[in-house]
Amino acid sequence: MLYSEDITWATKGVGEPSQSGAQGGRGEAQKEPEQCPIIDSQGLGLGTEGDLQASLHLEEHSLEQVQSMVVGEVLKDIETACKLLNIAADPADWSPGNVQKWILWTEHQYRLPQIGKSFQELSGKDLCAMSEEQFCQRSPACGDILHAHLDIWKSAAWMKEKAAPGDVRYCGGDASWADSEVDSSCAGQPIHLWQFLKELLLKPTTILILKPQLISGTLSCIFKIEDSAQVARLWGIRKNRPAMNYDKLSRSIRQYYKKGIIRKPDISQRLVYQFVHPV
DNA sequence: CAACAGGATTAGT
DNA sequence: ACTAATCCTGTTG
Repeated sequence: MLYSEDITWATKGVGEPSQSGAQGGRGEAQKEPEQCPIIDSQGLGLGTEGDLQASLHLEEHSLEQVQSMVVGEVLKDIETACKLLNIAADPADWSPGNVQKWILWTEHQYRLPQIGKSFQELSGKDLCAMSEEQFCQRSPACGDILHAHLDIWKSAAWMKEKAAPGDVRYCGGDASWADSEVDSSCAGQPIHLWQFLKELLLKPTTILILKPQLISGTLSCIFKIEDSAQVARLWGIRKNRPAMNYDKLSRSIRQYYKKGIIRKPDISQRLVYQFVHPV
C-alpha cells in the first residue's frame, strides 16, 4: 500500500535534511546496492527475450532492495523523532499537544512554510481521520505534504503492530549494552565525542536525557547529563581511556563551543548543553 | 564542592 | 592537521 508515495516522499525528504553536525554518520552503514549504470539497460542486454527478462528481474530485485532499505530508514527516522519528541509512534495515540509537536517537528525537518496554529486542539485520532482536502483547508501551503507524512507514520505504526504484537523491547538496565559495545557506528574511524553523546541520547537510558524545547518556533536539541560520572565512564570505555572523568570530558565538550557543534543553552544550567544543529 | 571557562601541552591518528 | 587527553588556574553557584 502507498509504496510509490512513500518512495517519492522519501527520496525528496529523507536524504536532504541530514546536515546534522559535521558529517552525520548515518548513511555509511548500508551501502547502496550496486548501482548498475547505463550498460545494463542498453549496452549489453536487449538481445534475446531471455536477457530482457533477466534484466527485468534484476531490476525488480534491486528495486525491492532499495524499497526495503528506504522503509528501514523511514522507520529509523520515525523512531528517532519519537524519542526526541517523547511521543508515541502511533499517531492515533497522540494528544493535541503531541500533534502540535509533531507538526512543528515535521515543519522544521523538511523546511516547510510556517503553519501556525491551524491544527490546534486536534488529537491524533482527529488528525488521522482527516482527508488530504481537510489538511489543505487548514494549511493551503503544505497540507498535502503534512498529510503524506502522517500517512507514512500511520502505515509505519500499522506495519509495526502487524510485525510485532507483543513487542517486549529492551527493558534491561542501562549499562547492559554499553559494556558490550557492538555499536552500529563502527566505521573503524575514531568516534567523536559529539557522536557518542548523540548515540547516548537516542538510547533507552537515563544517563543523558533530551529536553526538546520549542524556542522561537523551532525545536532545540537541549540535553541534560543526569549522571556525569557514568557518562565519563562510558566514554572512557569507548575510547579505552580508563582515566577519563567528567572534568576531562567536559573540557572536550567545551572545545566544541567555537566549532559550533555544541553550546550552552541561553539559560545556562549545570550539566545542560545544547547541540547547535537540531538532530 | 562540583561545574564551568579556557590556556597550554602532550598523545594518538 | 585535527581531535581529544591531560593538566592547570581561576571563577561561579
